[in-house]
Amino acid sequence: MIESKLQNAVASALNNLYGLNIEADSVVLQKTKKEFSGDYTVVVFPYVKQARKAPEALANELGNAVAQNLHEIKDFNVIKGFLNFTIDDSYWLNFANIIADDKTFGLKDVDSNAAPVVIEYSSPNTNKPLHLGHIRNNLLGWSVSQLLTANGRNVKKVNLVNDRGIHICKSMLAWLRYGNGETPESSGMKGDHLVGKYYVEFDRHYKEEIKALMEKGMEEEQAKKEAPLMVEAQQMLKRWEEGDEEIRSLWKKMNNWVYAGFDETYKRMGVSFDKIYYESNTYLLGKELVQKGLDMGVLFRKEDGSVWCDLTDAGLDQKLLLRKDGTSVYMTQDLGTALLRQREFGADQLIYVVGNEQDYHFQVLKIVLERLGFNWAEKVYHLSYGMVELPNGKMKSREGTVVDADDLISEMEQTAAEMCKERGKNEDMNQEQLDELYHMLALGALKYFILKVDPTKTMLFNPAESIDFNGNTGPFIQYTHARIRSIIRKAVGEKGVSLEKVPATTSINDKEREVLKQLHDMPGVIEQAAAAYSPAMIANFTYDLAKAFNSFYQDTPILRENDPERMLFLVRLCNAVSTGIKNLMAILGIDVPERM
RNA sequence: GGCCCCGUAGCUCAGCUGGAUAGAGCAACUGCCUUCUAAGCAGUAGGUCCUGCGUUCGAAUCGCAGCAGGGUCACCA
Repeated sequence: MIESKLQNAVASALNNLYGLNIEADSVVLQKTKKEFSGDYTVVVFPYVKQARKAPEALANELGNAVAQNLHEIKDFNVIKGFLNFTIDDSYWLNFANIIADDKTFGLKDVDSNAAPVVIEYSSPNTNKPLHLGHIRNNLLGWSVSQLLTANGRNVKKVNLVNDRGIHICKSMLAWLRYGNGETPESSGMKGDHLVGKYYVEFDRHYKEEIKALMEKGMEEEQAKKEAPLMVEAQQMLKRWEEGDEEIRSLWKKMNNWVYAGFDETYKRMGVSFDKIYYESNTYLLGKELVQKGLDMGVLFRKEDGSVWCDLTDAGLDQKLLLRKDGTSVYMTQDLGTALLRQREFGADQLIYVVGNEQDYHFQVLKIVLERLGFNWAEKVYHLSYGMVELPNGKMKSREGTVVDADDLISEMEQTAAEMCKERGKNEDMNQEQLDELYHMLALGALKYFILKVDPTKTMLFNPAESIDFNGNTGPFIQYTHARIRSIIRKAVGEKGVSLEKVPATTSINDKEREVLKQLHDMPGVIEQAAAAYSPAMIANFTYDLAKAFNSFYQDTPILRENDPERMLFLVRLCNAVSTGIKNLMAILGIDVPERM
């Protein structure tokens, strides 16, 4: 590609002219700002001191030398210390020919024998349905998987279902007490929502008990511990770990309700996994590890029987790994699943897509794994993403301020349907096709809205304002794709344009060049986005591509072009853009329509 | 209180390893559909880049201090 050629040429010219020893990679090349003429800019200030030259003179000499060595350079100009190179149109045209019918442009091949990168995401608890926070997690996990795959890495997606623990016992207990045998069938409720209902129910009664105890004069702390419901839930967890059959069978029944519900939601979101782990199968391995740690002397047991890891020497606290009653905690099972996963996959990297509220947890996890003697601990990478906030703050499931995933998707589908009906462009489609389109646009809007924000940052979602379909949005890009496909259908069908035929040279104008330049950047952007684990970079780039195309489309008649060779070039340019958009949107997990 | 993250237009967000006059979208206001899909295009208006000091030829970007917001420090997950 031209960038590295330019860097090399600049570095060697600096050496020839002034004897400077500059690494080609260190030459900073930036895109020329649009108010100046040129394509790539080299800032010469960093070299003036060593070269003992005035910036402008240096830039001119450098420009001359580089232009002589690189035939791709048509021209250059100097403004202050800025050296702007203009690339010859023959380069862009040649590039257009290369990509015109390349279906996988920008994507790298995957070596399926390579050690995989195992990415865990979703990781739901089975006591309540998925909400907006989970949506961000799922969309990020899926998209980063696609992004790494696009970059040639062998990706395995895994889900760790947190199917055991005190939380599910709470739902179980509440269902036993207040459920009257209610089932998804009897109530017509989605399984995960039904179990979630009893989790809320538990909390309500639990709070009443606390209140009652406090009225009798008990301290809040103590009341929380001694409330009968809580005591019973803990007993239930103990019985579960002891394998009590009655408890286990209830647990299985309710979890299966939840799984059926989750599967439906995953399907609607368009995410899937190569392997699903259940903590009920892995926590015992975690307990073994704790025993190993005790034997090794890196963990210690307190008088009450609880097991801890002392991390004060690493500037952290002491961390509990086993309760005094012997039951395991979050960290225990995470140790076990990490080991299991490493054994099964021989992973090159272990990525965990988990919210930044757990930064501390993963810091500890890595250190404990190291101390247990696992040298692969360094392969653990916590892909830490920011919370989704509502206008009045954080979502709290117990306070009922959550945005439910299923509800949100349904609302989006309704909005999409309204938008389509308003425009009345799809009246010849049948209901099945329409529903498919509504779903595609609804998810396009939702996914783009969430993924375009830098994953590390907290983002705001306002339920009162529905997600936009205009401007910097998924549907805008989907629309751009649909318009392009429409042109191509007509070009091939009515005008008999062949996409395979190699076009002769033609001239290109500014708008066309902008589109080509944008496409030219695509492989580099995918690389950068993968390195940063940032679908947001893909989203913003795709938007720029669509915008550049629309600007070109607006004032370039394509199907009415008289010169057949030029029409062929324009159609092939369209084709390349549609492929680019399709591939980029696929990285975001967004489908693009042929019509809308 | 300790540690971590964050503060850019009325609102939601871009701005990569420091580089030219800080960009988009939404909202507001102007134009453009007998021409390939107007979910579009072109334009106007809107900024002490939280504040201060420092590093340098040059700082929204790096460092320090302060202010504001959030997270976390559970025998919850």
